[in-house]
Amino acid sequence: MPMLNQDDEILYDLADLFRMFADSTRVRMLNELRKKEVGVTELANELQMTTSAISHQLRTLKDARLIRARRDGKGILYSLADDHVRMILDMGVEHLMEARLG
Amino acid sequence: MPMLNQDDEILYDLADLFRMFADSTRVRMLNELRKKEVGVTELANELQMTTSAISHQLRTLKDARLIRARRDGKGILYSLADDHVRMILDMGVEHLMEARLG
DNA sequence: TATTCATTTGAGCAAATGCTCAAATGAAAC
DNA sequence: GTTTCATTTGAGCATTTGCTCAAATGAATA
Repeated sequence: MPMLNQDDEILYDLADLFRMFADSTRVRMLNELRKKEVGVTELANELQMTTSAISHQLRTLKDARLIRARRDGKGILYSLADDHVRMILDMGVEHLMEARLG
Repeated sequence: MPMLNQDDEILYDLADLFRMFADSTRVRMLNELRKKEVGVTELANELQMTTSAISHQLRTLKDARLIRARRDGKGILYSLADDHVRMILDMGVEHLMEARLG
């Protein structure tokens, strides 16, 4: 077992965090949730995926505390957990934009 | 083949970008490169990994244009491509810090 | 030119990942 | 209580990914 200093430890968590943003389905989901609260069915329709696939990914995002859930009548509505998620997405987009311009 | 609008297209690139930060080895490498230019051998020593493993990852990072290389005598020195990389790392750390405090 | 040594490369393998499919929940509406 | 319907769950499978190992480069030095 390798010896980890405090510096290294946060780097592992950092990789875990970025891993959540490293899948196109999850990024597209977060992009929708950025706009408004949505349920599994609606999200699945918008992204043209099965509710099962979406539900699995929602669980992943929820476990990582990137999104929140609340019941609304018969369904469940999901939304971003906090502004950090939004900021991380924005930061990435900014990088891509500037990288493209040169 | 699904129809992609311009909005969606950038989201796929976004996932590709974040994927580079989604591995602990790469994050640790970037963290070293953040401090100073380094060669493969030194990097491998610092992270306690084989030069082969490090070289493979350097190639991945270079293909993604996150790092640059320049020859220096017998070896090759690597460094971050630009400040965006640093900013993305910082942003992630910030999120973790604040998330931990509550 | 011959040698050295840092770096790269490619095949192979095990682990991780994201989706599908079918079935199971579970809260709300009747 | 029964039905409905959105959501969840778990197993299975194909793909991706990161590492190892051995061998190949290739630029700089002698």
